[in-house]
Amino acid sequence: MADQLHGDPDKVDTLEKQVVSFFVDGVKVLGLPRSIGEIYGLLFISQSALSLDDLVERLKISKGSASQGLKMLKSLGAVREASSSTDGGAERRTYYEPAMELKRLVGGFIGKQVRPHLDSGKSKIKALSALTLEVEDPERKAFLDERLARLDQWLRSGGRVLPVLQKILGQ
Amino acid sequence: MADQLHGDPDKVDTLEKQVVSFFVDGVKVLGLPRSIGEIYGLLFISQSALSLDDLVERLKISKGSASQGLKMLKSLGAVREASSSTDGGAERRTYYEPAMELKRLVGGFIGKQVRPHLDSGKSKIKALSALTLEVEDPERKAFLDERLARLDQWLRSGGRVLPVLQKILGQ
DNA sequence: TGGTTTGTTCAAACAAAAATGAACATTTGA
DNA sequence: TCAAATGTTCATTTTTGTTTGAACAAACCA
Repeated sequence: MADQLHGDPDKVDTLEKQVVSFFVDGVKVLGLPRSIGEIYGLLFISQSALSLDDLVERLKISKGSASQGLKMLKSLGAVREASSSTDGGAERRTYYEPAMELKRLVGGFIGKQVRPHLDSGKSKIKALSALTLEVEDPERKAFLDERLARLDQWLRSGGRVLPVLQKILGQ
Repeated sequence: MADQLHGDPDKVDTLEKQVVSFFVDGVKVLGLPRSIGEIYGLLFISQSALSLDDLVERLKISKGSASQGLKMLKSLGAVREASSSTDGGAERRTYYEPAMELKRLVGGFIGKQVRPHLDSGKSKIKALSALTLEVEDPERKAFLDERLARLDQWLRSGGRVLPVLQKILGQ
């Protein structure tokens, strides 16, 4: 299943390397580790699904990295197991292919990486608001309450923006 | 100018600490260094503008960190110099206060941290598209062109989403 | 001038995050 | 049952990114 048709499988050619590095930069912007970009990038320009060992060989990363990277990509919904319509053989290796619907990618990222932070932020602000009750100076208290209200506002705006994002990016 | 009215200026009290840590987490999500969050956070809950030395004292960070952090925050438009309406004295220290219009903050972040990456991404894709001209196997070439077209699509979507973001977050 | 205050720069030290790889499951089939 | 193949986990190492602090500039003024 692994790309025997297209030249030396150990060689990641120039174009492939550049695509991989494109994705490495891309995921870095999103705060994800380089290996995530490498794996997704290689899957993205591969015509056939790849196994964990393929990734290890062609990207020259460790099995551990590949395994963890795939785990995260799966949890983000960015990678799926290929429906192994293999020849008759007893194939127990699993092969992976990239999810490519932008909507899905964005949805996964928002759901796993963004929303949790927004939510924990909201509860932190709630906790902080409780603390201002003990502030003696009334002027200081008013100031703090005003600022915390603003923070709350910001998080609300953030919450409102996510669905719009998903909508627009779903084409 | 620095907060003499509100208790021991060296002591960052519990509430202040929590707000600072709130912002530290916040900027980490955006991929910015902790000191940025500390500085902005302290300015955010301070009733009066603060000088570089105030930040050094109260956050217990180095002068270098404070200077670099302020530099970045200024470049993002997240911090501005306070209009020093000081008493008569010869005051040559500059004081800083946080910019708090969400629109401005988001605009700065997008302009300095997001847009440049989108733009460099676009030119990288253009470069890659040139490379596929040399791919011999026509099936492979078609495949690559299709994928690159999709990447281009993604970046376009990204570009389209930014103005909408700014609009929504501008209240 | 030369001393003082304020702020910046950047090599080196340090800390945080990611990658490695060896040990450990788990499944299969001989 | 054992050996082989596949994949995961996690303590250690490596890499990357951030902070420090001392040296340097610039502005002010005595």
